[in-house]
Amino acid sequence: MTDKQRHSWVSIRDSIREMILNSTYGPGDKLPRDEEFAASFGCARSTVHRAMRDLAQSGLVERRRKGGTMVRRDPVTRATLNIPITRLEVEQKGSTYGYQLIRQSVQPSSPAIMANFDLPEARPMLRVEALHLADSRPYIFEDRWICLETVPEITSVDLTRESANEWLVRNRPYSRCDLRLYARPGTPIDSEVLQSTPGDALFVMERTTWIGEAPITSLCAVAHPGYQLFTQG
Amino acid sequence: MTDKQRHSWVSIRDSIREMILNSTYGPGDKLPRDEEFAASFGCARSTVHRAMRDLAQSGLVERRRKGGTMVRRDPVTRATLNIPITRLEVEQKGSTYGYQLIRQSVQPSSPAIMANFDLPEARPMLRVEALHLADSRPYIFEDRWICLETVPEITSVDLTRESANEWLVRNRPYSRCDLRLYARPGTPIDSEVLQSTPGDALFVMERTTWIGEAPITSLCAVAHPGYQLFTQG
DNA sequence: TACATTAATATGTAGCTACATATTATTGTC
DNA sequence: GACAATAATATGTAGCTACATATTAATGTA
Repeated sequence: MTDKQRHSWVSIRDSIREMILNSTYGPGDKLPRDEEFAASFGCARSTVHRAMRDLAQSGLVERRRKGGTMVRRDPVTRATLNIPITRLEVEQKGSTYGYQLIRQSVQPSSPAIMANFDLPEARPMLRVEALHLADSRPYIFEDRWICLETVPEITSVDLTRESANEWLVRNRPYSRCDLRLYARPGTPIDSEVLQSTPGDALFVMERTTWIGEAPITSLCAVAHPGYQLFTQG
Repeated sequence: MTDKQRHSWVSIRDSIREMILNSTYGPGDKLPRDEEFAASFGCARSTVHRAMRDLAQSGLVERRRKGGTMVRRDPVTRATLNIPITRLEVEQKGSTYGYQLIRQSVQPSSPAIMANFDLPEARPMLRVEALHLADSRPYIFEDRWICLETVPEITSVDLTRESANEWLVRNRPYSRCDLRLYARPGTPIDSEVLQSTPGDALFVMERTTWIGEAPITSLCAVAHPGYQLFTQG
């Protein structure tokens, strides 16, 4: 360690977090300017900035140019959810992956999909219903709508051979993602598609993604009974 | 825009992502060194570094000192899940929040909890069973274990008045979080606690957190029928 | 040839100057 | 007092030098 002790952005982040957690700064409070923190920690403004960016990303504070930094009023537990490509998930379980395109058609977005995307008017979309299988048994059924204005090239993809899920993860990055997760009893249609019993507890994941302001896809994925979504981070 | 056109780390990130998505670089491929990218983009290495950090964070590439940058073999859809403090979630729905401590006791971690934390031996933990209510109706039942070696101060908290959930979000940051989400039919015990019908489809969220290597808490939260976890980002 | 030691390397970071920009505060005008 | 215009401000970023460090490659030794 040199005479000039160099500050760690990590230790500065942790010090600021500690001041928030011990209520030196409470919810809604303005924090000192980066410059002021730099002076009091004896480091560079960019080091404070690096620490603050991390705190903002983890949901503890919010930042605004000129407006300054504020402790968030609504602290949350933030976790990163990694949603795997279904084929890789199945293969990682040691099972054999199968895929069936049930039907696809171009149609205007339904009211539910318009609501998910917050669209004032219907847009032309490709609706894809497909079944993912593990060892020839139904694994996940997905009902997906893809916006043709944002992803016109999806019409050239052979979705009998490759799932839209996989194509989109590989080809269409998103910048925003809404998630709705819940349990519901299986309907007769669910039971037919998933070969389960009506009334079974089914895990449902609805996901809507955008790139910038442009809607990409909105899907409802219904998993077979017993499915668990597991993520580490 | 000045004569010296300044590069945006965002546009560099997007260019690199495009090269990955169009298979210029495939899964497992090594990317050029930051220095090389800087030369070819005509910008600074730190600008490339900033772009790469974002790509790493979003799960597209992985970085190693000396080892370089590699396209990940297992691309994922990554979403940030914001798990709210239950009281705020209830209040945001316009309902009145209620909280009941059912029981708490100090006991050695159970085998299931040891497995969640990957512990070779039992640790002394505080087990807390509690019920969150909305408008006097059961909302979420949580069975939580808190590691007393990591969070000894939890024994001084009056958990009849404040949920462990809320205390921990406010006082005990975590650096790692494992999640397991699933649906299952309600057991007779679930039904009694949640005042639901046995067999109802229940959404279950298991969450285990660490600070560094130290285990913090592991809980199983069982939501009332119809509950939906919604997150935007 | 196997293993230990040392050197090299590519990313990670601290700090600095200078500029960019979204926001907020102040001033001017009616 | 309300609104528009302008100025000020606090964060965000580009690029640079220098140093730190985890890893990989090369060299030395038995």
